[in-house]
Amino acid sequence: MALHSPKLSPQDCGDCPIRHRAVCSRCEADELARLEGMKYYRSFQAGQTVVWSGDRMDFVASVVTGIATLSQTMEDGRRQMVGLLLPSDFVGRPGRTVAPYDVTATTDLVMCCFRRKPFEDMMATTPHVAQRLLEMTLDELDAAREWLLLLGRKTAREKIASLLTMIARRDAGLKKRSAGGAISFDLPLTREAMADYLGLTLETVSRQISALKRDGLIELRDKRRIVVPDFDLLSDETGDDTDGGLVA
Amino acid sequence: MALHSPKLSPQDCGDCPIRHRAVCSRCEADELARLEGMKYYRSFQAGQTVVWSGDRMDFVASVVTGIATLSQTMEDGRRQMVGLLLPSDFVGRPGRTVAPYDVTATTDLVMCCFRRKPFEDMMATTPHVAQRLLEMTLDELDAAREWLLLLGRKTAREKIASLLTMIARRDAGLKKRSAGGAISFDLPLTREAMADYLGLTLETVSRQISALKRDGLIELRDKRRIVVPDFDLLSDETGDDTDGGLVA
DNA sequence: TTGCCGCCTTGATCAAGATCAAATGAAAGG
DNA sequence: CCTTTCATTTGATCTTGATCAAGGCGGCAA
Repeated sequence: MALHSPKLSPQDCGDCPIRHRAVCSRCEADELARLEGMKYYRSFQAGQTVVWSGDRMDFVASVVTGIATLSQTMEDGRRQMVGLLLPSDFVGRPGRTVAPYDVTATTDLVMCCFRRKPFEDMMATTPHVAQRLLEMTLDELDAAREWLLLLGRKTAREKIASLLTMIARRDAGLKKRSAGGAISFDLPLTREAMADYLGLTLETVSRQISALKRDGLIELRDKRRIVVPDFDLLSDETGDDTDGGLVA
Repeated sequence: MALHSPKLSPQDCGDCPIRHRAVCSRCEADELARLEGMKYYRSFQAGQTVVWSGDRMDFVASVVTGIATLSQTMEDGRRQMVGLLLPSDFVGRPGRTVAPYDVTATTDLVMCCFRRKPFEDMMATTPHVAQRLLEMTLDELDAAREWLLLLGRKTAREKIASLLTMIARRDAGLKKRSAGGAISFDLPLTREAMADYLGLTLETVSRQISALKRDGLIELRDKRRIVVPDFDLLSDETGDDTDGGLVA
């Protein structure tokens, strides 16, 4: 795999787009230098598999650009996505050498990989990487628990609305708004990937997106580009507490 | 709440039943002494709520004995359990003061609570608590992801079989076996709590348990006591890889 | 004893979403 | 321009689990 990984010119951590959010975000200059010595970049094309469940994995990594998914597959082919990896997210577990999930690039993807052994040594001897990793893991656990509620109790329509608002929210940070407060973004996932994430079939995903469009809650450009005229109206369809609940 | 918490006589960490598994398991004598200074015990009766979602929480805690659940509730009453806390499991997040979930005692429960501020200070200044907490959080994340597959893709029968094998497995460590390799254990959950865990209704839970009984995969004593004559046969119903998959 | 209450089981019916099956539309290649 | 391919949409029908509705079965207090 990764047959087409071009060797990237080594990038300086100082210029890294995820410098301030990734597992290395708390590192001092000397720690950063140490990380530079154990890192290498790999890139993948959209659709490529990064690692298969059960494979040996001799590295841990951060997503630099692009989007990857973690998923689990049952013998009969049923598949459930268990994580969506965005830039700065971390893959792999210190102390574990076998991948428990399939990792797949859903867009073109660049990862910053650290050789396992030196990384683990660093975790054991300096605190900043481990501290940041704990924080990130706790965030991921919260996200997974939010997803448990979605998978266990939400209707198909609520699931779609929740996914769209989640993607809109993360895009909102640094993205474009059309006139009038409307939000627009590209879906980085196929209907099938959305189905795998939401515990639905792709037909149901398609139907519910059509229904939201019919109801005027979203507009579609080009199948993948979504326009949300009124974000609050879409939020109301998620089933979540909307009452400005300040539950940090 | 906790009106009936008897003040327990302060217990020595050296005698603690979860000494070797909890968040304190890696601590040296001096660290343990420091923890002793910030800890206190609280106990709850079966059914009591430990904290409500949205409540301020000035402590973090370990479950010492008994079982608690983490759950989320939607405005219209739909409820999803997002965690099952067994002895040695940890509740609360360093740096967060507001509980994001309801925590409920499902059996009589004793918790070892640490005052937040001193605990956080200790995390920042000594490595062993943070290291162990990272490990435990990663384990919880794996468990949550396994549950995502269950909620998103498994049938009702597979869900029940998965829950029973999960409980059986954890009990197996230190428990009784009837003659002939049969395993037996008590369900620590009502049908309703099982439903909330599995994303089902209590009627479906009841029907599927009856079906497993009819099919000879389990026997019931007293509604709550389960006997599993052949563990492998029950495992086959979970939908998981059974092929002795050595995926640690 | 009796009646109540929690918890559980069972039955009848309903509906959300899955499944099976085509059709559409856009991009890619010859 | 034509064909192929792949993602998506839409329709018809089926199935699983939800919902609505009784009862059953201890345990416990009066």
